[in-house]
Amino acid sequence: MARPAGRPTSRDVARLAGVSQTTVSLVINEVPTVSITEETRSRVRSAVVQLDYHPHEGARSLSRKATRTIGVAIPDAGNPHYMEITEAIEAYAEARGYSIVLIVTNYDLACERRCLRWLKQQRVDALILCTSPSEAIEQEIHAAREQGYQVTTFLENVQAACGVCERALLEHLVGLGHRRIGYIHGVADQELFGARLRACLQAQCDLGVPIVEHWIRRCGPSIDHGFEATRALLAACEGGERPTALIVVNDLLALGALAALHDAGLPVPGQVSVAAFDNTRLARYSVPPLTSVDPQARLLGEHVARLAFDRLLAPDSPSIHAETSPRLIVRGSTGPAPAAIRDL
Amino acid sequence: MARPAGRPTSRDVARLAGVSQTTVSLVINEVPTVSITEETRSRVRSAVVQLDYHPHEGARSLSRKATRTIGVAIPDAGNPHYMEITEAIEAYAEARGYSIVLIVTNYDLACERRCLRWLKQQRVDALILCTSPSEAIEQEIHAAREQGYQVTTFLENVQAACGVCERALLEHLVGLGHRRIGYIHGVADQELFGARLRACLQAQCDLGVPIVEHWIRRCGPSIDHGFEATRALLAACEGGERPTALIVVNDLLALGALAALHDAGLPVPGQVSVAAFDNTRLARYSVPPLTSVDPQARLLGEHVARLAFDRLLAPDSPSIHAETSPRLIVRGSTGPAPAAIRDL
DNA sequence: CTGTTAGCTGGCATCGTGGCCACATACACA
DNA sequence: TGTGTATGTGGCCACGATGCCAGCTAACAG
Repeated sequence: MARPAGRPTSRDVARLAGVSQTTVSLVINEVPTVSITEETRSRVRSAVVQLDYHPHEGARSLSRKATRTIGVAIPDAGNPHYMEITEAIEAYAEARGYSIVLIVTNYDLACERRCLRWLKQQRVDALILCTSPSEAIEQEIHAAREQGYQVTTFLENVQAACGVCERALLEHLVGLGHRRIGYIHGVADQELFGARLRACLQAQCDLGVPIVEHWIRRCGPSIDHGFEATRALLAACEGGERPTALIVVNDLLALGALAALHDAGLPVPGQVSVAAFDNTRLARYSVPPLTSVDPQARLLGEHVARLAFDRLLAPDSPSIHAETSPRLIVRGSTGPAPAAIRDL
Repeated sequence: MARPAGRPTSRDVARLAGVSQTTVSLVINEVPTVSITEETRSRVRSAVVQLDYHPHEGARSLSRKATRTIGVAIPDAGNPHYMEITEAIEAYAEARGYSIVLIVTNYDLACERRCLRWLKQQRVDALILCTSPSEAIEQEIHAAREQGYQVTTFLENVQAACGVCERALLEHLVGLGHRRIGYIHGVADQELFGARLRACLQAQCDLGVPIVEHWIRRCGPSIDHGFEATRALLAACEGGERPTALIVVNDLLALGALAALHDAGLPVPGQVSVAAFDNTRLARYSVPPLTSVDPQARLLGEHVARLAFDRLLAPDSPSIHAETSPRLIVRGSTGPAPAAIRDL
């Protein structure tokens, strides 16, 4: 109104309040070591309100050499699992006066590079990668770390817990009499997903259940891929033996699998059981509801946030691996194997 | 390595390349009016690579008075609909050299305020609100606009198209013989959702179908809410008449509704038909697949992005209302009303 | 050989804040 | 009254990049 384009600056505030810029800065940042009269404080504050002043973050980050912002990269915003993690991280960050910036990578190398660029451009002070980086970029991440940039990957936090839940899931299925187990697993170069598959196969081996190569399908990250992969798997079994249970690497893909089974006229769990990972909110509401391994997304998010902040605030902190204890949530999508199979 | 904590600056690049800072800046920004020897250019570029130099964005935005970044606020990242819109906006922005920052508001007033703060702190040049702002904040948005801040709301783009698709949906249901229609609609102070409901009721009125108050349930944004609201609606009908069709304000809530109907032992669409809005990818894969109005999310996203950029680049541009033409996608969740009802 | 112009490059001020240092004021005490 | 201490406050420069303006070099024509 008074100044059409010009935003108010701290100088304007100082002028209006009748104090110096420095004082304005001290009041705004609530610097604890300096004492300012309550009267002055309130004069400054009312000037701030009156002008609707907000400090220019660019200038701020220039001068204090930190943005108080951290970047969170997730691979797929359509997958609620990552959003739950993100929410946990955001809560943690906000409690410490930090903002977060969400970056969606879509499992795309260019996007992952973009994240690193944000870090190097100092738009964010640290980066949390809620995905296991593709092999192609791992080296760049390593190099960035060498240069003193703060990168925390999710994998370091998750991998420790891997193996436990896969085993529980397999025991559950085998306990129900299943001997023919198929897999739908997501984007192949994602280390995390690969780890899940390997852990499952290991457990299957340990339990003495044979592994059948052509019951293992790899697919993309979206629900469409889950649907197509399942349909392809079923088609490939035409005339031969069909798995009686399907382990799907995440809930979203599992929804696609359920739809494909429904289309094929195969009742779940009557003919085929389906089990998944992530236990997102969607799992509870599918038809039938999904049996899913709950990795405790919120807890994981909190842990990785803690890890990142510890490093940020105390560069050489010991990097604690707080363990989460994933649980298997059994719902309606898994049931006894068909009688003919059970008696094998 | 050479300097543990200090990031390279344009000065370092200049020194290494044997040119001045100015030259470095000119090369990096590819200023068209000035001509620089190709030889110098490549010297600078190789110095950039060698030092892994990235301009400090804070400093940049300070001096050029713009961040080349726009904020995109969505209410709910768990809802794929908004992610589709976001992707479209991002694509549009990226093509113009802009980055986007995603902010998730969760329908929360504090978060919406936070978005405005990002704008005023000049962390973003413009804001696109992919949600109709709650009434409480509308005034603040208006004030911000007066002060010259760039805020584009989604609503301005959507509302024009409202009414058409609701009518088509109702005609579809009425054509199938439905006379008892219930509603599950989302967060109440969201203007968009209210508009959808009103448009539906208007159409219902026009078609001479009676409106029954207690078949209209309001609920929160998540799938849990959709489930609970549906269950509550069914419970309230115990002993009396039950709607034969349910119109749900978005796909996510509709999934919850399907689950509730399944739990209650009511076949869809045998006893109750379900129709929704948004036509996200999830709609195709529910059991049964959802009939849903396709608002053409990607197109909408592109339009709203265009609108925002036009304003940003040419402040007083005419603000074109490009119309989208939503279509009704009929799938398995809607079918003929039960015979007893049809003959009413 | 000299004048002129076009093509490149360097110096310097600037953007808005933060933080160091010095200074002003007030009050207590000898 | 002079000195010391506690407590607020202001001046000034740096942070890293941009962009204006002046100046320098080379090339070319007369």
